[in-house]
Amino acid sequence: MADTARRPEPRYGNRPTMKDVAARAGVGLKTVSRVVNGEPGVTPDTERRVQEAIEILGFRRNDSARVLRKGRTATVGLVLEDLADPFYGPLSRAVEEVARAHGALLINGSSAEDPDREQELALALCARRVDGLIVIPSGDDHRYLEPEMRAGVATVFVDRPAGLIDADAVLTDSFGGARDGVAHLIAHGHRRIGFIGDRPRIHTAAERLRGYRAAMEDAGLPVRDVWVSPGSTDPERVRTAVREMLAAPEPVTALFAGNNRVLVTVVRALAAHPRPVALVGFDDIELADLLGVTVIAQDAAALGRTAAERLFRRLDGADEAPERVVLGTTLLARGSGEIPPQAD
Amino acid sequence: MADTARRPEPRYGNRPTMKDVAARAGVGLKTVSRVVNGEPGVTPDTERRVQEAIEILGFRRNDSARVLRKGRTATVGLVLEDLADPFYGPLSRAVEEVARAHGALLINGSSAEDPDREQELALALCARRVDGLIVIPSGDDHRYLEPEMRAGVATVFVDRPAGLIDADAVLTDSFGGARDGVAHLIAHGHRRIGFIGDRPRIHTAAERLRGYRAAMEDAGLPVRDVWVSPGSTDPERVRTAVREMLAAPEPVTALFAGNNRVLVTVVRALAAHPRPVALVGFDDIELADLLGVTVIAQDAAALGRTAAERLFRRLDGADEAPERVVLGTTLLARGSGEIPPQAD
DNA sequence: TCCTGCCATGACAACGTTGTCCAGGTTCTA
DNA sequence: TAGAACCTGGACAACGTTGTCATGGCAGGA
Repeated sequence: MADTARRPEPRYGNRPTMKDVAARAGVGLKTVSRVVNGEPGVTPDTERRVQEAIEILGFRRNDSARVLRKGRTATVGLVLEDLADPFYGPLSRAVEEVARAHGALLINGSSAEDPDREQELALALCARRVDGLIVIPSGDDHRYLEPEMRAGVATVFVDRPAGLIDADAVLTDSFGGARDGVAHLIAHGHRRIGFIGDRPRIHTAAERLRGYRAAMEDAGLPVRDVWVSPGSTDPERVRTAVREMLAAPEPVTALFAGNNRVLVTVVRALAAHPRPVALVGFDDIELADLLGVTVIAQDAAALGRTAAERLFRRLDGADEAPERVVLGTTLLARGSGEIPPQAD
Repeated sequence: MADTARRPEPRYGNRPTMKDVAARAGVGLKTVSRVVNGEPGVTPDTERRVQEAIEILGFRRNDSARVLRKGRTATVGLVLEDLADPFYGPLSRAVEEVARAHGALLINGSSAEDPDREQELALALCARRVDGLIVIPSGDDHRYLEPEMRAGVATVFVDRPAGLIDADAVLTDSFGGARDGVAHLIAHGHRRIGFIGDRPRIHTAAERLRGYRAAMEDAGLPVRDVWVSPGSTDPERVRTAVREMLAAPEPVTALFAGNNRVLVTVVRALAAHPRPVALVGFDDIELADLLGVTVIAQDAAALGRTAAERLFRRLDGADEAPERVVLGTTLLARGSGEIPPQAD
């Protein structure tokens, strides 16, 4: 009894350490380390004794300490906007799967679209010494990451490019997607088309607006001010925009919704509207098929996967120049985008 | 020049350490620590010198080392099933917000409904020495967590209770919700009601099935075998179940869908069916309002928030007995649940 | 029998931080 | 002016692990 009682209490809550295991098994510290890590050079008999001690004490290696010693954390960080947004779930999940395949853990945090919070979060992750960082930017100045990147934190931006620094980015072709969607409406006879998007400060939102304008211009169509409404995704704001466009002197006969959140509100607003109005949205949403909503779909999982793969390629030593990868979109015609123009 | 060149290269990629900062500022190591942590006992002048050195070198405290020293990681882990499932996004986000309010980071991982992977993930998080763990169980035996919990890892289970161990759990009233939903259909005149749920191995799925049976029994209604179909959420499986129930000798006039994934498939299947069939689903889904789908809604965010708050209360030292918290559900009548029984 | 060489094992330092404690200097008081 | 009290700053150990290197034992060959 004295044998075990004499030993000082283990620390860290009350977890046993390798030292405790070593004492219990009557071997050296390093031997325990070897067993735990499956390194060669341990007799089967010794190994058994160590395993027994581990079992009895309920030892689990402290990866914090390991990380400190090894210099690599096998952890990557993902800074996104809002995990509750259905767009980011699959993206995050895809990143996680790639990380898992590389034996890494994923820490993700939401910036809530606040640039300050994005920075705070990204730097907190750097302080944890994540090996790499995937960022969906909220802000438009990422110079704060330069010291970190120089210090070796691999960084890939997703969905939107980095601001004021040169870095990898994996994007969806927002411009092309929006242009295709609007061209689709034009091909179905529409001449007066409204655009309701997110705040133009956001890169994707600006690109989609640009795509809308390009399609209209390509078709030689004018764009009235009242037809274009960038702004927040607040439902009230969006409903107002829809109402105004439909009540304008030259009312729109079709709408293009700039992202998933705008889209659901527009779908609801149009459902309450007496006259059929054509609609194409950017981003697919669940059950859109049943509602017959035509969309420009982007592949959130592919976005995440591509970014993560690029990140791990860098972590594995690839030393390529920063690159911008652009993924295409798919038009899913389901009815709402094929409604012909209807007079009042 | 010799002054700086003589010094050995910093480690960890090439990040400066407090030692480097101290040397540069011409102060002691501990003084840098004091400045970085805002501890008192440093002259404004010394502080300025240190700050400058930090700025110039681009120093950022290594939280890995800090954690090792302090014993607390200010990190909590969340093991869930699949982040791509729209149910878990808001839940995870809610946990994150609570963690943030307590100055902690969140690491979350998906078990993909695989009990082995759940265990692997949970233990990996423990090896990182998370302070606390929130688990949405996939498996039904959590004894593997006992050593960890004894060692001081606060643990709260969400959505489903822990198996074979006594632990905190925050649950939705699946039984009551399902019973209410089925009772709602009965109140609208239905006598032959089908139940399509997830695998009964899953606690919530079993509870909902039990709720269905209870409602039927309360109303003195028989339940035919063909009306009850627990199983995977695979769309093909669900479609088959719907088809069989509608084609049975005593065909159902109403359906109860056991969760969000089953529900979307049932909605699609019924949309293609000629005769109107009443439907109530467990879990709300986006745009269900427009489709007129009546549901028993649970509050995923509240689930996550409640669990996280409980976790942090434990981390702050609360030493209460493990408790089970059950959150209620809300019936949202939107039309599909109020369709009267229709003969063929 | 003795030497060579290999192999299992362990002692020790280091990773970057923080807590403890002590030293030296300044200021205030008697 | 001496002593006490206080305050700034630094030396040192410790957190739990892994990499390096030394040691001692044993088998095999001469």
